[in-house]
Amino acid sequence: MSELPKTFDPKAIEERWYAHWESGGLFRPERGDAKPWTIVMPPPNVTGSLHIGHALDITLQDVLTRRERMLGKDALWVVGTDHAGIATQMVVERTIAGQGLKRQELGREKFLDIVWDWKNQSGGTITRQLRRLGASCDWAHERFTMDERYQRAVAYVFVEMHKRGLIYRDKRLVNWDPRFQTAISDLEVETRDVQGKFWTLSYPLADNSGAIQVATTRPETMLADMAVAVHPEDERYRALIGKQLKHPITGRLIPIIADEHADPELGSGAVKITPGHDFNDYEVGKRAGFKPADMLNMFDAEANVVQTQDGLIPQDLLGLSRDDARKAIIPMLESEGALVRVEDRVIPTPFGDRSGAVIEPWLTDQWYADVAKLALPAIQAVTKGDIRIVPESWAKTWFNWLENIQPWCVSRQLWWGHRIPAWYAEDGRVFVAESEEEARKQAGDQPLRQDEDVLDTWFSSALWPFVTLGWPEETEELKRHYPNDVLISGFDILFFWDARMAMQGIEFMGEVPWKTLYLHGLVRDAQGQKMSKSKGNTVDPLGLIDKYGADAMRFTLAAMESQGRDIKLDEKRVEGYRNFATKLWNAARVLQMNGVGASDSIAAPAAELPVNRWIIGEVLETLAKLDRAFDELRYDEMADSIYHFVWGTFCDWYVELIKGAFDEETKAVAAWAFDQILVMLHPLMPFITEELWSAFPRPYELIVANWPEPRAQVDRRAKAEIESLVCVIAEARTMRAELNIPWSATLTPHIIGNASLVDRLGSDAATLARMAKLAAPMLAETAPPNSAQVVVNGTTIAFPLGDAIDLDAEKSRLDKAAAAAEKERDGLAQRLANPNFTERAKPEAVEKARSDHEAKSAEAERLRAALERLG
RNA sequence: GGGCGCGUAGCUCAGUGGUAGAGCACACCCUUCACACGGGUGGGGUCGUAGGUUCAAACCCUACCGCGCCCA
Repeated sequence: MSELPKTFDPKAIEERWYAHWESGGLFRPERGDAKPWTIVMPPPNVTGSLHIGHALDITLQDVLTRRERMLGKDALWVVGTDHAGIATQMVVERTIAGQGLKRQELGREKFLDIVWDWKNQSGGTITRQLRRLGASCDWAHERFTMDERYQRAVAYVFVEMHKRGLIYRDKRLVNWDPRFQTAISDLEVETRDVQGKFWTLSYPLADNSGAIQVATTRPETMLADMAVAVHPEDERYRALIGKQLKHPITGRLIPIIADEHADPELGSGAVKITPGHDFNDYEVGKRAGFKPADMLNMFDAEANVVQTQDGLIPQDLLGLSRDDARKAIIPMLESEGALVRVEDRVIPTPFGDRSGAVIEPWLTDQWYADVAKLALPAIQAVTKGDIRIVPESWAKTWFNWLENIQPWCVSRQLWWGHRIPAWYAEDGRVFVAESEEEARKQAGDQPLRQDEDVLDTWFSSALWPFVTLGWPEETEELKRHYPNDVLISGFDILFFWDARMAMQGIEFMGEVPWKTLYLHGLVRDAQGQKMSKSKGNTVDPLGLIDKYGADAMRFTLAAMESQGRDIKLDEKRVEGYRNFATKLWNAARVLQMNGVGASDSIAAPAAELPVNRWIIGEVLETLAKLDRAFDELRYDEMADSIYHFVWGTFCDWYVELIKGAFDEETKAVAAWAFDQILVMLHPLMPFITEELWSAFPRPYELIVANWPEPRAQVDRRAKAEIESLVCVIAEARTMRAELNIPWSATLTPHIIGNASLVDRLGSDAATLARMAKLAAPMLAETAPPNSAQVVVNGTTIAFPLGDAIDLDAEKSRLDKAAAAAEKERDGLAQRLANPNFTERAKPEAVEKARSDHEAKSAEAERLRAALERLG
């Protein structure tokens, strides 16, 4: 065993250990008979790179997975990447644009070849980065959402849903992204407030008997106006309902209709209706009897003006963008005298979440999933407790969204993705089938053309928990690992992914995909700002790993992960936990230097010495806290309990107490306790713990070691004894610091009237000398003159200082301590004097108050007496 | 407009109805043979405001103020 270097250098060990674990198959050892435990990783975008949100997500999953593996289970953490339709196609399009190429010029096949090349080249970036975090996932079976088998499963699901009436084709308004030129789902639309204007226009009655004022935030869409709506109860307009208006620009004759959508309070109370370009107007139009196919459309796929069916749009407006059309229309309105007024107004405006383009509601044929039918079982799964949502507060959001769910537009006008398995005959009939052959069988002998579109990426990722296990084949993996045990995801994909997984899982597997859904927050910067590239406040997890090590970063994220809160990441915390790793490292060194080796037992060794019996008990208590934290998924408590045990108990006290007395028993206990630390800390800090584990000769790696089973009990007496020793040392140190007594001066504790304490402390004389610079304690009847005095558990201990004493300082010190004790004593006395308390409070509370009162009274009394003696 | 969450020490956050804790920061002391990425000691909070329930409220209830997020 070579001596450990003085400072822990994460870089030197991380890569080595990761490679060792992976090549040794240790992330998923053969454990066919063991109880299965399963989690699937949210597949990152194949062309993505690691950001701090991944780091959190992955850490939380790895922590659980590593512990379950140590518990002896067949722990499977499924890993893979997502083809990420829009994101990937965008990246590749941008790249080939650099070479002056356009996908339309290349054609579908060539373009897809390029995307696959790109995927094969750059798809490894994110998976390499996951490895740097220490993610112990099942790389041997890495998946991709466009694997051939996965594609078959997706096609099967689509066809099956179509058969079950859960998927249909429909012409209606969709959210059209004019930049990517594809439909997107409601979830991909982000509404932001934009400073805009509110225009009031005047539309003349066709019979020239007057005009009606209408208000709009988008005047350019007037080119496709089909009506003006007023509220049926609005007295001002009642007489006009049914009359025709002459559109000021197109001259189109449009009716005045009654519809409750018109808000009498807003503007003039009359609104223009453009069913082809506004979701509300679409509904109004349908109520007014317009068929979707007849609704006027004035935009092409890029949202430039095109001629409406009736051919009434003036020639010079054709081809203009939405903005330019608006600019051109305003002077036209002015010259017609149709522009009444313009006011500033904040307008909620829809944007594509990826493109940033203003979304245009557009009438198109798309495929829809009737998710309302699937939502009900997903709601019930949570109500019945088949899925436990953590933190629970998210359940309400879950219900609310699922209860109000809208049809999901699943088709995308992209090339990269799962192509929709639908074929069209020339007569317009559509055949949905898993393959062209199958479609041909249905269609008979006629030419077929496959649907050009692909599916929403989330349609395929919704199948992740079972398709990755081999579904639709009934594999052994699937049987063992579905449902998964837990899913961990950010709340930002609760609807996009989690809810859809639940719906699809229940529909196709007949069972929920996971028993627990854990949702974590976002990682923000130290000021609480959302991180974004444009703000330049992103924290690069790889940079943090380079600087502080993966263990420190993981520990930080876990320690800061408290349920229901976002994480404000402060680099100082990472630094602090790097220091913690170094502290642990050095604890190993001191043990090593004193001949402590690897422990040879899983159970706690037999021990006689109080200090050893005490530390065994402390390990047990820490383990209990840790196990509870794991059960409750309280990552902050996991980190907290192990941190305080390692630093505050093991290093600060146990190691200090046993220094200089490394007998065989102590060596055995120290070795055991340190082993327990390594095991308990391993899920959070896998690298350093594995390295230290190996620093002592072992037959197997820590990653596959057993989670602690101490088979021992806390020894109350040993605990009390060590705690009083600790208390004496702490009191003596405080007294030294407050009285400015130099460390060079050895003090002799005079124990007043407590022979058994003298005995006990006598056996710890060496410890007292080392830790508090005290001589052997002696029994005394009263405190010698010029003594500093402390009270420990009701016993006064005096330290004669002779001329060195600063009487005033000592008096004020004692007075302060006495006052504090008296204050507590009096508070308790007051409570005990209240019959309402003694009669109505819980007996334990009363009992505790009594004993606390007694202790505080005694302490105050002793301190006052000590003060008396000083004169 | 509806929903969710947050407001506790200078900062970031824990906190079970029984009289407030941690880390960092700060101050003082210590280069004591594991560790200065360290050791020791200390100061610092009327728990957002106002009511209510209770013997007892940071914790439960109500209202208000401030902040954040989601949905419409």
